[in-house]
Amino acid sequence: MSDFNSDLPLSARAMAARPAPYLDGLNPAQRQAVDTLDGPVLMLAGAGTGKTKALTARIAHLLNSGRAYPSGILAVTFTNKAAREMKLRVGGYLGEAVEGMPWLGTFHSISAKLLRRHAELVGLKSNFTILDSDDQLRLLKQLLVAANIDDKRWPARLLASIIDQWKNRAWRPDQVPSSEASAFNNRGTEFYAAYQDRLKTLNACDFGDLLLHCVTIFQAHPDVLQSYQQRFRYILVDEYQDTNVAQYLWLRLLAEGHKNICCVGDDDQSIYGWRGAEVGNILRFERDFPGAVVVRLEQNYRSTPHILAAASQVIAGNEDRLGKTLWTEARAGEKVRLIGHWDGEEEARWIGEQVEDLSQGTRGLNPFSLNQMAILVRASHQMRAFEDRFLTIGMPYRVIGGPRFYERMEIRDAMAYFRLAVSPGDDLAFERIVNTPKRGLGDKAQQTIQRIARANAVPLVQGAALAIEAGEIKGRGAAQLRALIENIARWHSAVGTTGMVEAEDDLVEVIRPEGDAQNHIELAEQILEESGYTEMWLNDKTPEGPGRLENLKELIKALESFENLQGFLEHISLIMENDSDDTEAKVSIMTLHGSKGLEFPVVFLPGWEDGLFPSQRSMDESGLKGLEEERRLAYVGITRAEQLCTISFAANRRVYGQWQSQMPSRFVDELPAAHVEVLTPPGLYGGGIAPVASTIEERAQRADVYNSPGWRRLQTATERPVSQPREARNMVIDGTSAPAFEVGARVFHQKFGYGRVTLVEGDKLFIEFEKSGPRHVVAKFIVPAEQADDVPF
DNA sequence: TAAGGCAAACTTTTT
DNA sequence: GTTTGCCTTA
Repeated sequence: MSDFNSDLPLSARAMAARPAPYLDGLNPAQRQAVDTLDGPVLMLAGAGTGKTKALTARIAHLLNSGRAYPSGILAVTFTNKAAREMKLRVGGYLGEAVEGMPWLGTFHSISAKLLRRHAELVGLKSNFTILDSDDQLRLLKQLLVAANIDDKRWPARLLASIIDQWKNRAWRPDQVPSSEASAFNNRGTEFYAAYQDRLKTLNACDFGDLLLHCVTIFQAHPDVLQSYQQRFRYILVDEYQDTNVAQYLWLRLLAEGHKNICCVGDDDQSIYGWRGAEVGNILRFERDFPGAVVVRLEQNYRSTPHILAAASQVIAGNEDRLGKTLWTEARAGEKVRLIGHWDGEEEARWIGEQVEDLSQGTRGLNPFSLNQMAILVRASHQMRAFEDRFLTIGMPYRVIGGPRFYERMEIRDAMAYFRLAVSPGDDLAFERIVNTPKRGLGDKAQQTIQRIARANAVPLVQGAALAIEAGEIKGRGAAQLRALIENIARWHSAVGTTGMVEAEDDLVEVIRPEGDAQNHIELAEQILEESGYTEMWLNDKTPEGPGRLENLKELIKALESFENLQGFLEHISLIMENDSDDTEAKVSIMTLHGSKGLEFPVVFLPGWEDGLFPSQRSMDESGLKGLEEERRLAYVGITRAEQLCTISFAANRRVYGQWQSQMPSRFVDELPAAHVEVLTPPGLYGGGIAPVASTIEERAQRADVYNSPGWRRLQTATERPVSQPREARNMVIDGTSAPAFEVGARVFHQKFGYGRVTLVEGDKLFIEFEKSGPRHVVAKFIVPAEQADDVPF
């Protein structure tokens, strides 16, 4: 069935006659974004300004006005989740009439679809396999081993990331500029070329290739490009600020003819620079597409004014931005709350209590469901403290974006078996599972197979068969290998004749109904049984064993929504998600990156400490650019909150097993005091930590967060422009706080023990600890040694 | 060849 | 503190 038949045009005239429902409830800016159908449009959509609404209304408008068929609209998103949501919402506008848009999807899935049609133009066959980063890494490792490279000094991971970056910039091996020649010990380009060759022989491509090959085809075959330019009359792009150079070229080439391209994005939410995203793409849109209409969506429907003000003030610290002013009609609500804690565990404990309280409505607010609350962290390792805490108090939680389902070892192993069943020539899959479960085929046997396969220019399975014939593999291993080879052959024939077929109209991919081939679900189960894979985990005595079996069951269940194994494998390589359908209300724990596009009534933002957030690494690697990206991350975090936003930091944190004292994040300084309420941790600092506090008031004052460096900096910061250099602000602070300790004083720190002060810098003390060596520590957490015994811990 | 023990490296974020 | 990978031994 072609999509021309399935998506019969809705009558344009009929639509024009009655008021278009999708235009209802749009504000003027949204309205403009929806109405300006022709020519380039840049929709600058701040957080929570109804961007998806405008985007879907625009699609609906294109369809209903009769300007485009569903198949004539190219709508690109970054994530499958976003694609799914848009599909759903467009469907909502148009009802059953439109069966769906064939070209609504992620960059990668659409590219894969295009590439399957024109694979031969880049030397691939249309049934190429898509490798994930794991496969990619193994391949590179092989190359490096073959070239006798010391993996210690020049790890495959490094090469992988170099190649990725190059692909993100749309450089093919011969296009890598000479400025990069020194990469990977001067051999980067050489290995890049070798890797691409290897991929071609394997009839495979990685994620970056999906885009890059498309660009190559478009550039080298104007006829192909032109046919798609004509097909895609209207182009929409979501999250434009996240596009990399390859994606940018991809879009530009396709839009070149009619220039009906609408890009939606928010430069303030560009948080994927490390992955090759170029904020520059959105910043220079107007130059790329002269005459572009720029629409700013600035009315925020999500957050209260306090939250919005806090977010705006923070992001104002960035230089490179197009600038937007978010506003809202919502009533004031609660201020953003700020709280400092002793350490990470205390922070987790406190948040746990807050979640508990909020879920019961103890705070005088209506109770929130756990589903309405989220904890957003900078780095995934921060999640553990919360998991630990929530487990002990029995708080239901859900970790979003952890290790993904399809990246788990057992799932990938099982998939490798499926891949072999579908295409026995899949060498990567074969390598992965020859000896899983153990079949007595170690390195030596595998090398023999490789050698023989290469000598005869056949896939590994055949090479293995030849190796047995030639008697090069003997004994126990040989018998098991023979069984494996026979199994693969049998599974392959059981897979049957189903497959993807090109219809006459090259627009459609049709899956031929299964013939007498075996039910693919049973087959999958059978494969896992006969290979001994299930048994392997049954006999496994590690605590993970049962979980892995559970996951395998899940995998089999996932097969149900596909017609056959091929279809499953095709989709799974691109859809790496794991949405377990649980009905129980749970608090969400996720990274800030993972939270983009989501919103929650209650948001906790823990770990606002310099080095952790902003992350030291991104500042080291990318300097000011890195810091600005971190700041955008802070902006994203705050703007996830609808009603209640709580930022926290801890003075001490364990970083790979070592206690470290932490400084509050510089972003804490940048919060506007007028919109922030500083909370005092109950009873935490009340007990005489402060060295020279004698009166009760003094103690109380010293005890709370008002006295913390972060808070003082916060107050100083709000008195002067945020753009003022950090150094200058620190000088002011240094002047205001007299050091309470002198160099040479013997002191005590609760985590680090006894030490001697070697240097005083305002609030920061450098201390030579007797046990843990030199560190810099905030004065607040230091007690003169003679008082150490009084400290109530 | 496989399993177990020990050292080292490591922690950003992921389509 | 954890994981990974290398090395030793059965």
